[in-house]
Amino acid sequence: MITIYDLAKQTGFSAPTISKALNGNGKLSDETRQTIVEAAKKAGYTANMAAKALSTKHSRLIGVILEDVSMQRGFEHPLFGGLLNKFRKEIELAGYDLLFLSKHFNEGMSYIDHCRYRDVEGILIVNPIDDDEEMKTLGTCGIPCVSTNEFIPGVCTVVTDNENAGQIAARVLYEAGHEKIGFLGAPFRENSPAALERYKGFKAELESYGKECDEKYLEVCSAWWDGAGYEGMKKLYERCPDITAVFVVCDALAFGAMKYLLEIGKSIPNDISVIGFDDDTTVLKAAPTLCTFRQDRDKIAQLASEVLLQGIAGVPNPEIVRVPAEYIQRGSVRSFRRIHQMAY
Amino acid sequence: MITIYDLAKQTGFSAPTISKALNGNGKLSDETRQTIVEAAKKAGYTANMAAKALSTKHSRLIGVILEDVSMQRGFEHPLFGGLLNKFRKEIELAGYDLLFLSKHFNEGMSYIDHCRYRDVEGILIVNPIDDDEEMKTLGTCGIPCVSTNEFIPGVCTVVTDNENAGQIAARVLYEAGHEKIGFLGAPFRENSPAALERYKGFKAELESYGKECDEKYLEVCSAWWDGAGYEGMKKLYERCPDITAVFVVCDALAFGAMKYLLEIGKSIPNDISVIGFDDDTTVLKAAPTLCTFRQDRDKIAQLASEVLLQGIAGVPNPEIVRVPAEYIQRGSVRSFRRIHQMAY
DNA sequence: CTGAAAGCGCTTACAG
DNA sequence: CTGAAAGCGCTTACAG
Repeated sequence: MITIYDLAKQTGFSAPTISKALNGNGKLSDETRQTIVEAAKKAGYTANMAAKALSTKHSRLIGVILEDVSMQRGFEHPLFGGLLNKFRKEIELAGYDLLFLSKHFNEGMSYIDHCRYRDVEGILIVNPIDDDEEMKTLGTCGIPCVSTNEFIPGVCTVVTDNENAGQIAARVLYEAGHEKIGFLGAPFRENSPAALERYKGFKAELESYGKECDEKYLEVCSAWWDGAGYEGMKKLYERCPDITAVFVVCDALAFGAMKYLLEIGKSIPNDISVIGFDDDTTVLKAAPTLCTFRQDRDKIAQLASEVLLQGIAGVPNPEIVRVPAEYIQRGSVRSFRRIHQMAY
Repeated sequence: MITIYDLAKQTGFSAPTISKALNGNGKLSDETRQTIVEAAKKAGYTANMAAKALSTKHSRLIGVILEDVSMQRGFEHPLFGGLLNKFRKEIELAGYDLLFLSKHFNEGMSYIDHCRYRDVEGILIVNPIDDDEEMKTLGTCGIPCVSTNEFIPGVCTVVTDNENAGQIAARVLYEAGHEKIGFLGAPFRENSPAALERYKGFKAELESYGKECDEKYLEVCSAWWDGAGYEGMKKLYERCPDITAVFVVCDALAFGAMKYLLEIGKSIPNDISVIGFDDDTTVLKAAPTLCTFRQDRDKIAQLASEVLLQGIAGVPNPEIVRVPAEYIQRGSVRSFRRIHQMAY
């Protein structure tokens, strides 16, 4: 391993001068800077991050909290996997590396201890465990944070505009002529409100058309996977056999719901129209006609990285950043009107 | 931040003694060790990894190379995502963190420079870019490596026993009474031989039954995704309409292949039997009856972490470790015999 | 514009 | 069994 002192000997300058030249700070003549930079290149010099981190207190490490209890898919989660791919690219450009925070590290540290241990400079909270007490402390732990799903006090959240998506779903179905529309949700939570927000927007939109939104058309499934969608749809349909459409908060649930509907002999969309959410590749091949919403994972990742980098630089963060979801029109919605092709 | 010196003052011992007590090395009386450990706990002390790394030359960081050009799914790759979930858990227990190696880091470092920069202690090569020249140098770069797919000179590979899986596929189809069996492959490569090895085993097994394995029943698709499977199946079937079964090297390809077969009016398995590979969740919902092979991602990850940790500890690694794949019997294979339920 | 000194927080021989 | 000294590779004031 070649160090700054080797370079000092070779060039005749002192170690601090080498440091300044290589980091581009301090005042140096262009000439000495050049000679030093060239010498470093020729010698194949690579700085030692541990030494850098120790003296500057900057590790250039971003901690990531990714637990995914709700879907149990880890890196393979339909939203989070892709989000992480992009986020990683963004921060690497800025010279940061990702570091997964874990509660199981070294036989059980807290996330924050893990951060201190590694001098983590910022935290990306992709998806924490439900009701994790430690989350509440993150906003005041002194390390800049950004969240891409959960609401955490004092932490900026970059997240899909779920209410707007809910509105669009309601509008699509309403304008297609549906009168009785079901809503298949997932557990409503205050901090992780994707399902709740989608319902709020959906309900508000229907009400804006002067329709009362009867609670009996709402069924909250017990989880986010397809088995729960099957059960939820069964309950909803047995209670409200008059529905002609249903908006489901995620594609995995929608897949289960469709499975039930198909099993009882219903045709989609002729008997019942379905709109899902996520544009989940796991479901797409099986249900290629399912209308859905695509969350803009690249955009969320990019904005999250910007917010976090700003936070590290000391710039105050906004409280929340919303990213629109895109409605993907395919074939699972029947229109009772034949007026025109709608564009959303 | 509280340091070892704070602890020294509080307890009356010297810094080196604190260090020994906390790390459990050196000789110390149980009494002083206890007082120190308790004081550390009470003070909420967390060691500083940068300082540790600088003085010990051990960063406790494992570099990961994950590019996934072939499937373009990044973290969402059917094999690699799950493998990484498990690998991460294993090495965290040993006090290591994952660090993704990148060629785009800091405006373009090599993997090895990235490693030196972070003092990475070991490298997990999950899936590199095809024909990456740097791969050839990894085996002799001085950093212990383990690969979970690609063959790299001087590096231990922990990988599915593809030949054996190919044999099983051939046996299943042969014993079911199939005579003309197609093989749908993906690009055959020397270093990343999953497709090639599956073919070798498949061919050897058929030959062991005294059947000649005509090359015309082999079709190599252009890539690993479903569009390529569609095209490949089309070519294969138009050339060999006499086949009654086909073994496909991955589920995504199998999905494309089945799409073609269905389109031309064939029934699966009545007209043509299909076996895939990967037990890919992305395909499973769409093709729930597809017989396939499940690679043991947890086992591969666990063995890879063991090999790597051993390598870091200076224990020489084996050249290759094979992990059996499990044949998943479902409904896409027709049997012309009605003898008995086979168990594999 | 350049360098000598001190420090970041920890560990490793080496004395005692 | 415990501690004084030196060092890991880098950077930050501070002189000159």
